[in-house]
Amino acid sequence: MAASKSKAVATTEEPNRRGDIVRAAGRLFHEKGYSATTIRDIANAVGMRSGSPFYHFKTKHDMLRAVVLEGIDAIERTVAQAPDPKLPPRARFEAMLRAHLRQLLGEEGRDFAATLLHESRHLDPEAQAEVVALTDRYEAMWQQALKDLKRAGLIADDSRVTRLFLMGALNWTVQWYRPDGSKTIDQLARQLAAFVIGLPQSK
Amino acid sequence: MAASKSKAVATTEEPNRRGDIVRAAGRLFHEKGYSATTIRDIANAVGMRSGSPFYHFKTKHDMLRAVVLEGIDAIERTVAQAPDPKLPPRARFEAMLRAHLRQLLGEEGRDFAATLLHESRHLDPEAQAEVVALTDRYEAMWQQALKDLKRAGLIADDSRVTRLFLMGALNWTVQWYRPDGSKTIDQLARQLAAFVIGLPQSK
DNA sequence: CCTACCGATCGGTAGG
DNA sequence: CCTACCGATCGGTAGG
Repeated sequence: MAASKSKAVATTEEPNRRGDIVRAAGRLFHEKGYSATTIRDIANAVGMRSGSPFYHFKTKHDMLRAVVLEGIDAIERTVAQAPDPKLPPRARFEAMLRAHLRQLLGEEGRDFAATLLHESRHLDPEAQAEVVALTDRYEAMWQQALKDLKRAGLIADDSRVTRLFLMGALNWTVQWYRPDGSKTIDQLARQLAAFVIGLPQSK
Repeated sequence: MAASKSKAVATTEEPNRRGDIVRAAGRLFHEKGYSATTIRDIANAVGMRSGSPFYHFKTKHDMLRAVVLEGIDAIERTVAQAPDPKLPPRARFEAMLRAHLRQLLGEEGRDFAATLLHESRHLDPEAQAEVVALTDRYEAMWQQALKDLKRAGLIADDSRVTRLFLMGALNWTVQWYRPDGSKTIDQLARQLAAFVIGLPQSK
């Protein structure tokens, strides 16, 4: 076990210019949109000259692809491991809501997630098909969660349309949530669970 | 009452090039986004040369402003007159859902509505403030509708966050609804009412 | 990863 | 509303 280059020791110091570019691109695509973001914006944000990002990515389109795939990957990973199987259905569902909202609204993932939601249409057909396949797999997890809720008698309908209404309520938060607002992300998750399920008999 | 120029007779024949431009711009802004749409795209779509749209609009930005304002105007007008005061709360609510969804997904209004929802950020601060003011007025109608539902004992919570979840479920339909799909717009409205209120005691 | 650059395209305008 | 055009900017590349 040599000490040098050990990943656990100093991964912070290793420069990762490709990662820097993806992060900067994500932020800019989120803020200004893909088409309105220039290579020069991105290069500038990471302290490069305008031609240098092309050393890491063949095209601007490839940068978008990297951002979008990171977005769907991150959210699927997070939500998949969120619900504890030992918990009752309602608590499991709320844990999934919390995980999704944290990824969507938290500092770490929001630029990737927002780019995924709003800029994917600028991908070429091949990359779009890739994204659709991953999204389908992700949303199947939610379909299953609704099925569990219905089996537990907590909701009346677990159809595809219901899932899409739920995804809308979730994903629309990107448009209005402000980190400095009065609600925490966890409060939002609890309110959304109540919106979908209804209060647990009280009131 | 002279017959010539009567509005009721031949409004179809009167050329309205400005309106043509707004409609074409709306369609293109919806399809490709504001930044990716060029003046040449728009001119082409209405059979003009690239310089001619500027005879009707000072800037590309002004075209976006016209499209977005048409979007919010149309939806506010439609939804405001949708609910019959003599109907019970649930039916009134469902009528509003139907009106909103028709505007959002129907052929006539969807390009304006989608541009309103997704391209408003490309407006300058002044125009954005204008849009926010109109949107606030529009959403106040929904806040009132939720208040009525709560008073009737049909929902548990009529807070601002609940309204935003509802707007999310509504507006997200733009992302997935296909006119050639298996659901009609009116069926969607009924399902969304059931999602928000719950079934009326049966099942 | 920088320097220096290219061809294409963009929003917009003058003059009719 | 067209013709003819402008300066600016864009994504991308060759050569180091």
